[in-house]
Parts: sequence; structure tokens; C-alpha cells
Amino acid sequence: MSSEDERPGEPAAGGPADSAPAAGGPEQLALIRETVRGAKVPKAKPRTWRGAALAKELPVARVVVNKGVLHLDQYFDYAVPEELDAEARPGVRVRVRFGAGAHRVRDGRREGGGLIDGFLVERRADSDYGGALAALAYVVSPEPVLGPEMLALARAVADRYAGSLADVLQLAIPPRNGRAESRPSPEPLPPPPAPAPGSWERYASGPAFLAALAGGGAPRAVWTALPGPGWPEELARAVAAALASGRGALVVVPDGRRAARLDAALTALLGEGRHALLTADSGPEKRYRQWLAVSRGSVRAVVGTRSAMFAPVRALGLVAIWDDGDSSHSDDRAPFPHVREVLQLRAAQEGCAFLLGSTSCTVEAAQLVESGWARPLAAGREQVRRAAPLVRTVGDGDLARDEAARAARLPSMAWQVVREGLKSGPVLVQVPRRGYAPRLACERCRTPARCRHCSGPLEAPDERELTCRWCGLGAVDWHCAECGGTRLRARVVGARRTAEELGRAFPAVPVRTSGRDHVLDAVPGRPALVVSTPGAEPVAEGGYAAALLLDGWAMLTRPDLRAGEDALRRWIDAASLVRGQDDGGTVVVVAEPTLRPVQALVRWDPTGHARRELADRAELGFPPVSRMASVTGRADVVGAFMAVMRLPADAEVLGPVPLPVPPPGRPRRPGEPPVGEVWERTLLRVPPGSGAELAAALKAAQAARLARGGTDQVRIRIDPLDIG
DNA sequence: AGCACGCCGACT
DNA sequence: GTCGGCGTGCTC
Repeated sequence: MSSEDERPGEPAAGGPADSAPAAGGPEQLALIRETVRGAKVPKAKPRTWRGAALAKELPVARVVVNKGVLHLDQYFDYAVPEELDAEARPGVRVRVRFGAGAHRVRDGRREGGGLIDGFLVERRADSDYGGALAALAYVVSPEPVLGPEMLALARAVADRYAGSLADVLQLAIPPRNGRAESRPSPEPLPPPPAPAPGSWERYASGPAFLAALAGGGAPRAVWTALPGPGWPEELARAVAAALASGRGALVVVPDGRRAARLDAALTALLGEGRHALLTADSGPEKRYRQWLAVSRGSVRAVVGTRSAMFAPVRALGLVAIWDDGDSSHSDDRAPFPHVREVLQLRAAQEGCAFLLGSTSCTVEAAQLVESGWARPLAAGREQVRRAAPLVRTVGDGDLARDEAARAARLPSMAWQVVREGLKSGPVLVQVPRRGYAPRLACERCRTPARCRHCSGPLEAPDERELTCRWCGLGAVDWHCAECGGTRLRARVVGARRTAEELGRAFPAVPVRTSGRDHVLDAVPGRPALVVSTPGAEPVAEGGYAAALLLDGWAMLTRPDLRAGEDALRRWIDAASLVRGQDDGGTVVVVAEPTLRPVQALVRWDPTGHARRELADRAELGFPPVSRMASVTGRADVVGAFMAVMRLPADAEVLGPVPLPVPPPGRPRRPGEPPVGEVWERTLLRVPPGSGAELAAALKAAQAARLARGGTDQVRIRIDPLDIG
């Protein structure tokens, strides 16, 4: 199996003098084997380990190379030179020669194969690789950054999302910064005392959840938070309870604004030094310093945005996500993991508690409760009634009948509520962002039009023909499944102008705006009109007196499966900033009162809404009950990919359908076809339980195609977002 | 992706 | 004979 006169670092075809074994036992020599092709003998560059001995103990380093290519999604073994023995510990960053010809010898010099980054995952006594091992080039830094828990998590995430381990590690481990590493991290503080329940008392099982956490338990809960400003403190208490048990805690929020609020609440409750804030707002050095403090165990609690979901918290006791319906919880880099899914994996893997909190409720959260994986953590009706504002609706029909309203494009009831509200404080006006693409819906009852074959959304690209966005089949003689109507409509209204007109109608009142470009954090409690797009609503001192939610139809008819859920979430977010109804808080939503999300807002019942959506999705074969994946790329490439792919037996193929060409002038986004190419998207759907099989099949097909050298890649996305 | 190896046609 | 075309396959 091995010929003993070969040693890396020695000349290839050298005589006995050249190849005389240096120090090192026969078991080390056995590592270095004849290459299959014959007389070629590996040869290290002088600066690596030429002539050097191997490490005496565990001379093999198993390395994950930092190349996201799928058919390289495997470990590679390297020899550990003696002088790297001490530093080459599991978890450190290394550099290795990698590439065809890395073992080729010319003029007694090893050549080819550039240096690439990797992580050392394990030291071993021997290798199961049949060829000759190359040596580690060097250890980048002795800091161990990839522990066994993180490795297992990254592996699970890669499998779940049909991605490579290296891709996930790139999301999980921040780039190195030498200065940050050279600084010592602070001494860890002893666990704090268990916190009092505080406002968790408002939830029937709130104090019990906290007590279980503090006692070292691992409860899992979907928490429907009461509207109002209480959530940061409540999350802070959950973190404190986990810390009190001697374990760590991790909370992921959607954006820096909310991270700052939670940061403040934690500092108020626990003081400085017990938690790290991991957001993109701090620069790379500071961020890495914080990350290292967590990795080294100096800090045991983490608050952060998306990428903090991988933070290497020691002895994790609690993972929590706030507002899981916010789209920024979905990573925008391959393989596009979602914070909720990653934290679920962590909770299962590390046996820790799980808390999903939101004032609203996603279908996925409802499914966690329905499946029994998590328990509901909600307040009673009386608490909800006290905390939530009064919600009134104005339908489009009312708008049409109301003479004055038609002129001003606002129903008179909305006028009254605004006028009344301005007497006692600020009034919030929520206006949908421009660019919301409404979906085709029944003219009579507004039910979105769906394909009768696969239940995909219908569209009318040329105004005449109806086709399905999922399977591409034409829809002839469409009629509404709900009311039997045969006419469709899709209107677009200048929503922003409505708000501006509203501002002009109250000239004595200051108008402030908050939106994409300039987001206001807070406004004073004085009377003012605050016009905001969803998600940018400032907090009002003392709460808003009233809120006006305009053009609900535009939010409800977006071509997205989550349109209803999203609209409800954004309404609830805005309405949560309004005073409770006992204090006169009133919300007017301009939308069809019969629609499910509108009714859920009136009853303030986001959980019921999500439960009914979940039942519908199960019936129609939609995610998250079924698992879906999209395959996108040039038409011929998608075709070739699908030809290679071995589908799970229970998989359904929808499409392919051509992708819309992006409007000229705008820079092309990833996933959009370049000019002159026709791209297609095929959707794959499998029933519950076959998700892992689907991901594995996609990955295998991608690897097979890549190995064949094609530069023509398809984009694979598990749980695609824009499929509605 | 790179990069080398291998098995075919036109040149000194 | 042998230089070099780029098709195919490997990278510890």
C-alpha cells in the first residue's frame, strides 16, 4: 500500500540519499503514499515543510476547504508538519494547497494548486485517503473558531437547504481580524440571580416558562406578544432566566433598531458586560471582537440580527427569535437559511429552550404549535382587549357610496377618527410602499385567482390570456372558486398621494414622514400626522391616539403566498403603537371587511388567522406543510438539470415557466436573467417528511452537473419566498 | 473553478 | 516523430 522511501518534502525520483527517512516513525511514513499514477512523489515547498518531520501524535489534519463548490463538500486530509503540531488544533483557520497538480513535481519543487482557506476540524492518527497527503501550508491563527457544535449545526443547515458546508460556514464565522484577536476578552461574570416575572405575569404560562428556564429546563414556546412596548423587557427577562441557570442565551431580531431596544432592556436589567450585541452596524473589527468574546465564553448572552443566529454561545440554554414573519430573517446569501429554521435546529441539537415571539403569527409558528413541537404562550382575551386599540373597517364599497369620501378619496369615518385623534395626540397613517404588485383577484369578492390544476397564482401577462405562474398552464373560462364570479380585476392607486392630501387637509397639524430613506425612531406625544410605510413606523410617546391603515387591498393582493399574513402583521405592528381602547385608541383599516386578515385584525386574533391559513395550506399542498424548492436558470440549463435529477418518488414538478425579464435601466439582481437570455423556473413540491430527500436529490444533481465542468449553474432555493 | 493529462491532426 | 488542439476528471 505504501512505499516507504517516499516522503513529502523529498525529491521525487531521488536516490537513497535524498529519500532517506527523516525523524518520524513508520506510522507517519505510512501516511504518505504513492500516488495512483505512479512514480510521482509529493513535494512540499520549502516554506511549508520541506525536510520537516511530521507531528508525532495525530499527524493527520482533517480540513474543510473554503470552497463552496458542491462536489467539494467533503473533508480533505492533510499532513501536519511537526512545527505546526502545537497550533494546528481542531477549529483553527488554516491555509492549504489545493487543486489539481498540487502533488506534481517538477525540478524537485512542488507546484500548482494555489493556497486556499479552510478550517481544521479534526486531528487524526491516519487517513482513509488512498493518495499522498499534502502538508498544511500554515495555521492562519491559533484561535479556535469552529467548535463541534457549530460544525454539526452548519452540517445540518447545509443539508436542510441543499447547500455546501463551506457556504454555511462563511455565513456562520466572521472574517478574521488580527487586531481583534490579539486583544484579550474580559473575564466572564458569574450567573445573575433569576429575574422576577415582571410583565410576564400578563401571560397565563409566562411565569412558569421563566421558571423552567431558570431551573435549567428546555421549554419550547410560541409566544403571541401583547401589543405595546413590553416585548424587549420580556425577552430580556427570558435571557436573564437562562443565564441564571448557568447557561447561555441567544436572541435574534430582524433589524438594528429592535436590536438596540433589546440591548437597552438587557442593560437595564443585567447591567453591562453580560451580553454582546452582534449587528452589522458595528464595524468588522468591533463585531469580530464581540463574536470572539462569545466564542471564548467571556460573554454568555447574545442579541443580534440574522447572522447572529450562528453565534457560538457556550452551553446554550435558550434560543429566541423575535417577529419571525419579518423577511429580513431570511438570509440573502446561499443557501438562504431562515433564522427560525436554524434556531429550531439548534434547539433540537443542543437540547435548549426555544422561544418564538411576535405580536403577530406566521403559518410556520402555528405549525410548531399544531405539531406539538412548541407550546402556545399567549395572554387571555381580557388582557388582549385591554392592550389593543379598537379596530374599525371601511370597505371599498362604503368608500364608493360615500359621496364626500369619493371626492377626497377617504371615507368620512376615517376623517372623523383622524380629527378626533388629533385632539389628544399623534395620529399614524400607514401607506403601502410603491411597487407592490397586486395579484389578480375576483372582482366581486376579491378572492385571489388560482390555477385549477395546481392552485398556483394566475397572471395575465398580455391582458388577454390567463396563465399560471407556477405550472404555466393557461386558464380558460376562469371563475371564482369562492363566489362563482367570472370577472377579474387588478387596480393600482397612488397611495402616497392620498396621505399627502390628508396632510393638506389638516394645515394646522405638523406632518412628519418616515420611510425607506429616512426612518424616524420616535415622535413626541403632541398632535401630529405621522405618515409611514410599513415597518418604518416611529414609536409615539404615550402611544398614538389613532391610526389609519390605507389601501389594504394593495397589501392583500401581492403575488405572494404570505400576502394575507404579511398584511395582518404590518397592520398589527402599526396598531400595536396605538393606545389601548380603554384610553381611546382607535384604528381604521380601509379594506374589505369580509377578508380573513381584516377580520383577524378586528378580533385581534393573529393566531387564529395563522391556524386557518395553515389548514388551507395543508389542503392545497402549500408550504410549510409541503416542502417546495425552486430551480432557476437559463431555460436549457434548467432542462438539463431536471434531466439529471433523480426526483423523490412523491415529488411533483410544476412548470417550468419563463421568468419575467427585469425592466431595463435597473441593475440586474442575482437570480434575474441577463439581457438576451431566457430564464425559467421549475418548482418542486414534496409532501411532509420528504423535505430532506428533496434537498439531497437537488444537491446530488447539482454536484453531478458541476463535476461535468459546466459553467452553467442553476440556482436552487429551498422554501422559495416569492412563489405566491 | 482551475489545471493537468490524454489521445487525435499539421508541422519541422 | 512531436507540438498542441481542448475533452474529461481530479483536487487530500
